[in-house]
Amino acid sequence: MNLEQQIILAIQQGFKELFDHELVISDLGLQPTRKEFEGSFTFVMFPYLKVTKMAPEAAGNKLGEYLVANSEIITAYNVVKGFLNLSVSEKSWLNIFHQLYSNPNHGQLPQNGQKVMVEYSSPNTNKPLHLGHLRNNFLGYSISEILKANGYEVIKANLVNDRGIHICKSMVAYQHFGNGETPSSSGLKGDHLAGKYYVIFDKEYKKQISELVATGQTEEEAKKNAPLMLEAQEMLRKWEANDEAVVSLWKTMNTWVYQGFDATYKKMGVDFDKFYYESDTYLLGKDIVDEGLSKEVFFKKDNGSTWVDLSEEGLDEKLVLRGDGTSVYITQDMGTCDLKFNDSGFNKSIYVVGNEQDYHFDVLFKIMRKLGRPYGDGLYHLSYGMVDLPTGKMKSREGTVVDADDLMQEMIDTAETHTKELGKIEGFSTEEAAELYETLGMGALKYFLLKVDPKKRMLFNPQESIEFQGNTGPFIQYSHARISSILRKAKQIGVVYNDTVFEGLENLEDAERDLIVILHDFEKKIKQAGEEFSPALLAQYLFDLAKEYNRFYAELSIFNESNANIQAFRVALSALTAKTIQTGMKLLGINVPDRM
RNA sequence: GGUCUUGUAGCUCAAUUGGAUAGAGCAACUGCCUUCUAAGCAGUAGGUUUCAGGUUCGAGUCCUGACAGGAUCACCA
Repeated sequence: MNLEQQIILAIQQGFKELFDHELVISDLGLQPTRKEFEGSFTFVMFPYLKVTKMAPEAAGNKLGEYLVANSEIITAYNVVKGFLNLSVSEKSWLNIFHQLYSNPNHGQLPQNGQKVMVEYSSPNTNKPLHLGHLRNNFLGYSISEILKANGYEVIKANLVNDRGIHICKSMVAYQHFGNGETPSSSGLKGDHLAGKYYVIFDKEYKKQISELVATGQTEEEAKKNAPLMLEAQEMLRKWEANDEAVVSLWKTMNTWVYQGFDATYKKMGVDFDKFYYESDTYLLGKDIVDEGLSKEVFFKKDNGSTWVDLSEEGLDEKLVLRGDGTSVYITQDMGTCDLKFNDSGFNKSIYVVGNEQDYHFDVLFKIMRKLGRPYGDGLYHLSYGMVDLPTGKMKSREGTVVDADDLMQEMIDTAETHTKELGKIEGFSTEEAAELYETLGMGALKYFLLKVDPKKRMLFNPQESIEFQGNTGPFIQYSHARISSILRKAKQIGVVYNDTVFEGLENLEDAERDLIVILHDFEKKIKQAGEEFSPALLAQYLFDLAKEYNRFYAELSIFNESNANIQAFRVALSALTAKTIQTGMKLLGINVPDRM
């Protein structure tokens, strides 16, 4: 039983004896005491006016008195208005520290026997990844790791959009303007090469449109009649008919793109357990349409198209199959949904997809529930906000896209410049230095994108480069490097800090106690981050932890401390902090250096 | 136009899910390296939480309305 639960139990006991009332667990909530008041936990009396039948202040005093008298843990209390602030004995905090310190699995909750599939990344194979994909990938990876820490078995899935008209556009442009260019002939990364021809298609297509408009066609007609577009559509038909030449080109270009993606994913530090390809899944879902019709969840209109009526659920009617029997987006999504379940038997299936598809997933999930899928309630859309530039939304056609590869390299370069300016690479080999720059640059980037609540859209200003000071990845990494330095020195001078040395301690400095308090919150935060699908909560926590440690570091000396027990305790406290930072940062996909 | 969503310090973001005097970082200013890494620490300044009502012991948070941004509403993906 943890500290809060013990206190809650004592409070329940108190309510029973003082007010003859059985408090329900869900009624209770201890909150951390605000800094300006004495105490560690605060119990709010206001909600219990009717139960106590006295003024909140008086009831608070009565309860506080009771707790001090009857609980080993509570040593003092004070009441401000209706807020009962409780002080916890230093011995209790030392016990807590002892528990945390001796737990080798601190930060890993017990297995819960549940499986969760997390789909993220899901790129199109016609262009390279950009800033928006970075947020998606970092989020998807991090939430997967956080769910593992919460005891789930996690399957990371990537649904690759490798077919469709947009892929054909790149292919058509390549046929016309490619001159046999390959990644090796041009030195271009495969995904960038495909992207190049996607842009060329758009440019040439626009040219053709204006030529047609000049001959008297309307803009709309021109868009339909432009030869390049007709070619792309024809190519899509051929692809679906399994035309040998088209499929061969498609395979070649996709292979290039995957080689490019592999490199990008490696740099990002993300990985996947399972790949799905739309070229395999795009015909799925038609059997579900039949099923829906027979269950009378779907209905046919006169022209033969199939619909679902979601007006009872507050939505509209929605098309699920075209009149000519061909699929729409949601048809294959229904099919893929079942496919994922059949493959994995998941309890939860999470889609890390931008909030522009909120409506789509709302519809999809409601349909699957209407069809009576047993996993229906486990479907969740982890909807994240767009990353905006100061100029507004990123638009590939206007060239305002921030490329993922470029940005990552820039961050690493900036880390190098910054580190050299500070003169902090003495004693590093070339390889070690390169590794450090990458750790710092990627840490800064990941932390920057993960510290914001995923649901909210966020701003990225390429002019003002990402910071390395304050609420940043490198600040937390720096705190870890500092501690590592202390641990090295402790080892060197032979400080023994196993968990028996400091058992005799009685008094805690404020900075020591505050550090234990925040270390104690770690698993609570992991749990919360998992429940709310929000790495941001963990990021915020790690910043607070690092800040708290730095205060401890500045206020108290370790190696000038003459009392050997206290010294050992402080080293152990530092070691636990370092371990917590390392574990926590790993859940964000961020590495921490031992020196920087 | 319908639906959804956001609006907090000059800027970027928090606020324990309805709790105390709304907090951090950046930028600005003031201190602190002869002490374990100054990518740090301590401090000053910065707010009518877009606006107007309402609900109650108590509202940045919930409800209604206005204003302003964003997304979405295709037999597109």
